[in-house]
Amino acid sequence: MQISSRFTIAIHIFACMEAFGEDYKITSDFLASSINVNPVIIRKILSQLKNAGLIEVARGTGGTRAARPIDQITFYDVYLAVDLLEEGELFHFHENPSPDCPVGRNIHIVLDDKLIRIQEAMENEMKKYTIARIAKELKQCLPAAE
Amino acid sequence: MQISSRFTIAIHIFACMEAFGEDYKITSDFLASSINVNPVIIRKILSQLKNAGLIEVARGTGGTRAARPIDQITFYDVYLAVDLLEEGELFHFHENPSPDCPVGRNIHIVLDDKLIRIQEAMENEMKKYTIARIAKELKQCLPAAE
DNA sequence: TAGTATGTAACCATTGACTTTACATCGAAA
DNA sequence: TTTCGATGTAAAGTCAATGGTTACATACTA
Repeated sequence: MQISSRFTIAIHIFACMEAFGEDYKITSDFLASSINVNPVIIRKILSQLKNAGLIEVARGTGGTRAARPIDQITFYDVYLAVDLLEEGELFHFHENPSPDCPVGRNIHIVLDDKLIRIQEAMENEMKKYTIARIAKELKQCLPAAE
Repeated sequence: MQISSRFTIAIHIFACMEAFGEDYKITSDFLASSINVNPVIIRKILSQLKNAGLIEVARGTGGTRAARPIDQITFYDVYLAVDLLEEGELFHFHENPSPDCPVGRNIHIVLDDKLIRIQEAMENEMKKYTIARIAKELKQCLPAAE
């Protein structure tokens, strides 16, 4: 199963905050038109990012900004915030292997550490990329695209 | 979103084939009672593994065996067979970033290579583990568990 | 040809993603 | 203090995927 588009939307949100935060007020409507989804979707994701302590959202007046330096916000932080897994496990293990079968009784012991390593390989790669890097690369992109 | 339990079920199937293949005929009913799911679920997964060229299934008489040496079947092969992703992409990118917004216009260029690297990190770790290794470790487990 | 097992169609329930409308609530500025 | 703009969230809907089950046609082989 694919990782929800909430993840790429969340990265897009940060990218907009960095690109336009000085010139515009970053509202859910503003973000919605760049990302091309309903503003309510944006607000839900903003809510998740806020609960994870990654951003601050101003009620009433509106506007959004990062809650800490963006070179200290990685893809992994964003992933955890918006795509929380059941028990934090990437793999859905079948629930009831038979305890009466030697294989069913031991399959967890043999498999679990490998599944964790695979999950960690993905998560460690996610930790390599920061919002700051995206903002920087995007800035290099923009003049060429104008 | 989690990776479907079809993956761990498929590994379980191979484990049973290796553990019991010499003493029993490996039918979908036999597997179903070790894995504790409906036999039809097993048959669907067997069908996917067969289509991927990983196993051979005998109609009529019943029985299943690996189609090639099990040290040449990795977790990645199994994953591809049973959990095929849309366009092979782990991340679901939001569909319509606005071409009228400088960020929306360039977000793909900046993000795509990183998403691919994350996916490859996971897949490369999957390629490290073979069915043969599982069979071997399970064999070491069994006497202690009896 | 009888018996066993696979292949699959046809359902169904549940869940999660994504969308949308509607409205309560908050905060600041007029 | 009222008004305005924006967030927070409930409610309902569509769609797709997972996981489950029954039923039956089909394929082998003894």
